[in-house]
Amino acid sequence: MSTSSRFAVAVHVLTLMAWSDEECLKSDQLAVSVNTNPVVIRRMLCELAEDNLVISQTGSTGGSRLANDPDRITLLDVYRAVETAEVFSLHPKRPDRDCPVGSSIGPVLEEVRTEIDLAIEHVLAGITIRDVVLRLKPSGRRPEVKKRGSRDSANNKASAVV
Amino acid sequence: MSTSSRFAVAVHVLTLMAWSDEECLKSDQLAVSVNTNPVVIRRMLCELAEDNLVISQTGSTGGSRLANDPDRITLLDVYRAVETAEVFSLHPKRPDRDCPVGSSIGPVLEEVRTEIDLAIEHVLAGITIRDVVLRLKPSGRRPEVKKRGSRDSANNKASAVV
DNA sequence: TGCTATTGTAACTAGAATTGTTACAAATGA
DNA sequence: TCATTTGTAACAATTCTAGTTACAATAGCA
Repeated sequence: MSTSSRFAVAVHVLTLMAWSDEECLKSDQLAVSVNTNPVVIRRMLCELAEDNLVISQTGSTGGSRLANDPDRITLLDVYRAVETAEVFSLHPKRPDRDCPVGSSIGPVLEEVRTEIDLAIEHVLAGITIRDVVLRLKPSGRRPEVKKRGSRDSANNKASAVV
Repeated sequence: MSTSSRFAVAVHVLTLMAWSDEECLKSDQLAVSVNTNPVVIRRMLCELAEDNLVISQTGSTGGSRLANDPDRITLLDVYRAVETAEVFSLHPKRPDRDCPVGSSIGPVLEEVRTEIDLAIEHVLAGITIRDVVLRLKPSGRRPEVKKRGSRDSANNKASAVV
């Protein structure tokens, strides 16, 4: 994958959608939970939409929702939708072609990378968004999705009561 | 791992040592094969030395060599010696603690990360530096380790003839 | 028909990480 | 003593990530 948090944020967002009772969640609501900027969320939602994991709608009553049942979305789907970097990189500059090791280490490293990729994919394919929801620790608090700026007891017609 | 090429370079360097007949290889020779700067190599060799994978010596006849047989050094050893980044990162800013999902998604993601780590480690533990050497395509050329600036037919008393 | 809220997206900034480079003290053997 | 090499600090160049602002397009609603 990479050192970025794109995968983690995507899982977070999809888990929120699976967990919430609301039909659509606004990028603003998702951003509050993730603790980031709504544009960062919207950028990610566009990538998830391209892979048909979420459906977004513009307009005053718009927002985003899962495109499938949570138990039909695996973390491998998420991984493929948002992760661009390889598990590890080869050296940016080509090794010395006149060195027997330098000239043929590349394909060997790529074989290793493929083996790692397969192992990762096997793990991720076995975990669904539904699984993630079930693994969440039950909270003693009344579940809700806050709107930016709203507090617990404030008027909160956007809260998602499960 | 990360998006860096540290792991790939480390494997390259250790493979060169295992493959070469020379007692010690200079950072300069290694740098030529990797196609990078000798200081980059030396920095990496220091990390490998800390984990007892290589032994380096200063001085005019110095250089670095493997600390063990190539079949006793696994890619997992290399991975642990040079790789610092996690497989994937959580979001840099803590999620909203007042959101049931935000407050408990972290440990779930860490569980996933642990599962991935175990899968990667299983793959890497099964591959030794010796295996990497054996996977190299046999070169029709006479094996050598070039010195910086030297060409094939030039005087090359530093070449490693296997 | 306008009004309002929301998405999609471009453009830019700030900060961090990676790699490359120069420089030099310390070590080692000849 | 001298040449060579490592170890290491300091810094530059480049790239990547995340954050931010801005705004056109969209869609529901009074």
